[in-house]
Amino acid sequence: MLSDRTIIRPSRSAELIARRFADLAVLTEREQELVRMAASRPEAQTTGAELSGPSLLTSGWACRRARLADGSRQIFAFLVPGDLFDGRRLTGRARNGVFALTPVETISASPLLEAVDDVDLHHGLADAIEAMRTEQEKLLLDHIVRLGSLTAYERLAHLILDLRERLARIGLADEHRLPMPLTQETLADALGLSVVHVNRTLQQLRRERLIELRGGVAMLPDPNGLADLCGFET
Amino acid sequence: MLSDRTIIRPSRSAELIARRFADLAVLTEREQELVRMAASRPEAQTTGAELSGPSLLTSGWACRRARLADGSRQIFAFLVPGDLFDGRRLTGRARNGVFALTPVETISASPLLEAVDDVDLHHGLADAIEAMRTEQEKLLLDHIVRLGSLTAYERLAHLILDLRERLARIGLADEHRLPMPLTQETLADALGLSVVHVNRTLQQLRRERLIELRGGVAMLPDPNGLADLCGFET
DNA sequence: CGTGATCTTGATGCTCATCAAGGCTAGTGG
DNA sequence: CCACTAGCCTTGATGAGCATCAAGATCACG
Repeated sequence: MLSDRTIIRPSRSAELIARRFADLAVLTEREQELVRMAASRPEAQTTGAELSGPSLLTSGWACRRARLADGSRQIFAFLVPGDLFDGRRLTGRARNGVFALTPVETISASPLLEAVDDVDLHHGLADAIEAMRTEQEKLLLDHIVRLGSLTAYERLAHLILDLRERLARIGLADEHRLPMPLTQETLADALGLSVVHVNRTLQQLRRERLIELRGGVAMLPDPNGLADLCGFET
Repeated sequence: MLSDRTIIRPSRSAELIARRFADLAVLTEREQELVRMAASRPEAQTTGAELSGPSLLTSGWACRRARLADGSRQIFAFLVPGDLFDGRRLTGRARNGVFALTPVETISASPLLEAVDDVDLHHGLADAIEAMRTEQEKLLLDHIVRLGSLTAYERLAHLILDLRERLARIGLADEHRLPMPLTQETLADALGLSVVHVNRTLQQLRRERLIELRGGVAMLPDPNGLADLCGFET
């Protein structure tokens, strides 16, 4: 008999992915079946792996990032379970890619993408994938707002609320609590700040009882206060 | 007899748009015909107009931007002739939209977008539109790099080279020369800087003979120097 | 010829980067 | 079991980059 792990893990992925798709569009029975099939056998990768895709992340965190000529790194977006990515088509230059920030599991999205434009029956699937792309563009715009218009203090608050919202939709966060596996260096690379300044800014947020960090989990005692201070809109 | 203006303007738009599509994908005769038809009668709008779309810009400049709660403005991207936009579907919040920075002319993109998914024959058109979307995502990523990883000096150089490249592809710029109708305030809103600092930084670029601005035209005596200073890759 | 938009300049100080060093924790090998 | 190492977090000192405020200059246009 197979171990619990082999049986339960894949089905959890499948459930998460199914919920994600249901959240984005109305799927037919047949489409739901396709999604579950695709999600049944995730592939594991370790922290630091370069992910290729097109795939769906089913567990762990990753990011889209560029490495710049001077050796620095700019993170464009964080990827959490349920997110679609394509490390190859990652637009433009060579030095861009998708990077695993924790151990991750992925499934190939090819079957789903092909189902969309081969047959013309899978409107729900097509809608869901279109909705994912639209949402990822919105996330890029939000990130531009953070970098272009917010202070360090506001950037951190805004990013954390952004992540909380996305994680809550797939059942991995609630109003006051979210996983936070990102190092301060990673936050710095995303937010266009130095590590030192991220550290000090986080301390300020803690002092003001807006966020607590312990063991890879962030607690938000006052999410509305956080949202007000950075102009975050749900 | 109709005036020169009525006859020539539309055909110029059509030609520019046709060139733009040809640059992005290989089109059949029939597809080229569709594009020319769509581009034959542009609609004019004045500076400051809110553009709805889905449309193609055929002349003038526009931008995608958000208005923030505190009254400030963040520009996400500049749109130049040949660019596709959709002011309605502009992802997320209400306060986002497409804004005409100069007098503009647009054509509706609906006929082309519908041709793509109604019939399944127009692979070239579908490819071209997909390529436009991919390119616009690349432009957003480049903008994130500017805001997150570059100094004011580098941001300006990088943005100008970015615009030059895009304008050159549609025949509106060459290596040493591009139209530059943007005010310093507009540049500031795009680059996350104050107007005052944009002004001083432009002066520095002028002092170092990297850029000259006169009458809405930018001259770049040393494009390679500019590219080196900001890590711009063609 | 006046009026509003745009560009320019100077003065001042806050935000944030940088440099340098020390501490904490978890994992590793002797 | 303990020294050792490698990440990661933290702290202090210093200064650069850029914002802000205020005012004047220039330009475009009716």
